[in-house]
Amino acid sequence: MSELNLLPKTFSPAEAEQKWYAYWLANDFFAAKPNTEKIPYTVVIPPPNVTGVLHMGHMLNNTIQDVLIRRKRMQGFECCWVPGTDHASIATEAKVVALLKEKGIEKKSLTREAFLEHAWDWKEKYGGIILEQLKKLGCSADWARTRFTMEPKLTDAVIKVFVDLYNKGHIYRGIRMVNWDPAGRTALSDEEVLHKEAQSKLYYINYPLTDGSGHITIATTRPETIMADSAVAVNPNDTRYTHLVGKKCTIPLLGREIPIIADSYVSFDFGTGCLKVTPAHDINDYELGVRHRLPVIDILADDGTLNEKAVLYVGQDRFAVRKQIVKDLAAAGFLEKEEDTKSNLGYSERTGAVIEPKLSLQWFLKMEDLSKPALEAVMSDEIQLHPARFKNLYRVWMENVRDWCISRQLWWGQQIPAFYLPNGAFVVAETAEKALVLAQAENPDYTLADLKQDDDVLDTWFSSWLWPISVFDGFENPENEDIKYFYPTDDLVTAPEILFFWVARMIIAGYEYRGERPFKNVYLTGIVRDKQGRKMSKSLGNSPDPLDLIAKYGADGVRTGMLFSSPAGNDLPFDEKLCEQGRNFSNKIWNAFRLIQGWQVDDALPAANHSAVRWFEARLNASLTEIEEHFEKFRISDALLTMYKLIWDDFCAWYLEMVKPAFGQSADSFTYNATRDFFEKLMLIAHPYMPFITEEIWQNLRQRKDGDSICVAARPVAEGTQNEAMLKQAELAFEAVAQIRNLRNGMGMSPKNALSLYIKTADAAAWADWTETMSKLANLESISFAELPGANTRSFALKADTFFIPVAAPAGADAEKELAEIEKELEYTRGFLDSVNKKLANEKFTANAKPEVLERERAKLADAESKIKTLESALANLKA
RNA sequence: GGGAGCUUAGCUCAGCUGGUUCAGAGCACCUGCCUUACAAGCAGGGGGUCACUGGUUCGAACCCAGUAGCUCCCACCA
Repeated sequence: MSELNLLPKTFSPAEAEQKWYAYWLANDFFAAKPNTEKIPYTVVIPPPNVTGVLHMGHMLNNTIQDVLIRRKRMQGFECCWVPGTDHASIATEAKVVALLKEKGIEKKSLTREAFLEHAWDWKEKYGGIILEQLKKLGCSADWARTRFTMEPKLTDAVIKVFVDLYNKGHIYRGIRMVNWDPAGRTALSDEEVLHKEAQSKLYYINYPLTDGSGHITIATTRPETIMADSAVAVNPNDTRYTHLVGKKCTIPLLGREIPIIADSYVSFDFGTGCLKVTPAHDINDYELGVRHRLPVIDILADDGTLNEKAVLYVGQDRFAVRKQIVKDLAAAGFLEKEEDTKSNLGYSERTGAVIEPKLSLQWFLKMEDLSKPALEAVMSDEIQLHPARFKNLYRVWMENVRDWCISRQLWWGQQIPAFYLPNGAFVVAETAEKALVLAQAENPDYTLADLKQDDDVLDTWFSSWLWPISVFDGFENPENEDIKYFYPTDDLVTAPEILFFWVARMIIAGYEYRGERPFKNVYLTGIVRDKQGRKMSKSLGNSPDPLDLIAKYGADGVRTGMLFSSPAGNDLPFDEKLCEQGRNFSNKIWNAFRLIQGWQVDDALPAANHSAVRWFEARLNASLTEIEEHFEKFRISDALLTMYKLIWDDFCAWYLEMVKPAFGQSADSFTYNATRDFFEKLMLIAHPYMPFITEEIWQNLRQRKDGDSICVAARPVAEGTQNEAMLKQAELAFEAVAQIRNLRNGMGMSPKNALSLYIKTADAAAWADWTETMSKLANLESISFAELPGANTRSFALKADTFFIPVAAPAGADAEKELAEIEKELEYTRGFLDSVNKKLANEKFTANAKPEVLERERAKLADAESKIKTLESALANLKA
């Protein structure tokens, strides 16, 4: 018992975490190298924003990855988990711009080079914090492989791919209506725009007819854009307005004349049925303008203020102008009325600014051909999504995919390798030198000084879509050992929000550049929400700091807490209670360890209770089989819960109670060794979820050599025949124990009071194995296989067997209560018997039901009959 | 406007091809216990018309139809 006292009553994780993580790194357990003796298992991290800090979403996502990786590593795979970060151009640039502004520096005042210098400084200072945080969580990534999407090699890959796609004719440059973010001052792809319904006002504005015959009333939510109007349009079949088509009207306040045209796009029933056409600031109007050859008047500057083309309100912000122009229109008598309406507004995913549809010259990637193999791969399950319901979503998106706007008007990112010539033409090449060669084909006199590189950078996702290939240098050196061995990767764990941003595009790139899928499985996590169901976010301030949680509950506690209830694809309603439960679980394991460590072993003692050992062996194998099945189906939470119950209920609550020596006594060596082996196996099974405590215990369970670690120990395999009959009999024995305990409880009798048990059964042999256990757990002084009816006897039934305990019958109110309970049960059981009888008397049932179903029904019948007899005699005893 | 999914205990979810003794788990709840591994614990217990309405079937939480509510995705009616 001496050692027991040395171990604290609770597990303190902080020290173990620090100690073992350092040990793992020192021993290079996470390093992966091509190894033909082993099968590779590869995961690439969804690279977090380089300037980001760990949030709950990362915690969930990376815990899952680590669980997958650690399990495979223990199964003998060559595991490679590639970590890294993403340069996140808009988000990072916005942060740097804001930071500079605080210092009084405007981005505009800086050259590109000077700005980038600031950005890199900042990246060096704050970048990668998040990776350090992942280490605290226990993540077993191969840190030597850490990549950054803007590091030179990955940038080379991006440039190479751009040039290649351009040369293949997939990339083009053109004027298109794009989503303009006036805060970020850049174009965005359709995927970066979030649509939200917003309350707005619909303004009815009168445009005077030039012939003086009155006015035409249009309805708009955007009165500030009237200065950009090119026409007023009505539906050609709208008889209210046919007489006006071909006439002209003037824009209020501005006085410019515009034509009244007819187009079937205009609907009769919205507003007045008259539409103001603003080709520069609305995609529909743009198309309408193209059809009718209307002029495009772009009145918005890049920052969302009105430019000189607006003539009025120049230099003011679009929203300020909206307010003012409504006042001015009203004052001048042009405003007919205004009414409330709802409209869908686009917001920038990154800056939150209201998106402005804006015509601009951008670079696009044609998606139609490229996306086909990627669609096919998922539809045919060559790449599996988990849960599979996301397949539908994926299909719809891929079938309707539009060209990808890949240019961004930013500096932080990969600059587009297009070089403009003095004559306005351009060439695309990886470097200025190569571009010059191309340019000189046109005019041999060109020099480098004549080339001007495109100012724009590429969309961040244009680098991250190459991630599974670029992290293994698959572009620069497509035949290198790493990529040949580790690619395609196996599992990708990510959030459904970026299924299109990222996952679909990686699949596209995978087929285009490797002719192969980039990964086999995509596990989609849910969103971590707070108790009220709100998404956890920094702005709401409802997200706990993950590092605080780790400090409070231990990394193991937080990891298990996050996974207790997060099936794939489901949101996780986070509650700190979950982490508490995780910590309690660690503590439970710790105390089982304390118990076993404290045993004195006496080799001279005969082996006690073989049946307990045999039972737990069967139980462990059954659970392990179940756990591995869950893993195969990516049911990470279910696997955890099965393990939790195996350890807590089966091992601690039942098994250890069965085998633990009485106070002051020693354990026999058979039991001790079996128990220690079981415990070791349990630690191996639990390790992927709880790396730290399992290592701590594993190291102390027996002598280990320096350099040994549970990380690289073999994961147990379910073995031996699963003895169903024994497991069933054990369940019955446990149930009998519970019944006896309940009986004691009900009588207010102390557990220390030993009782006698009589069992009436047709199969005493089946119970013989369990008498020792039952005696110990239910404190029985004797067990007899006999019937003991009569007064002062209590009884209960399990299946076809009846159990009797000679104790005084309850009196008074207790007797009444028990009587009522028995009668209720009797009534129910009789009804149940009736229904089974009816079922069995039904010819259609006996003819159609499968034999095993029939057999089960017959067994129910026999059991119910026996139970009724027991209840009847119990009732008779009580009444006697 | 189009599409997908969901609705099972107070909460979060399981429930595989319809058929084990009234439908399961974890948490929460109630009762009794500081019993030398663990009160971050132990023992026991209560709790559900499987959203609603019909249908198919010997048999439905599960299959079909409809209804209601919720969620998400996509979509350029100003």
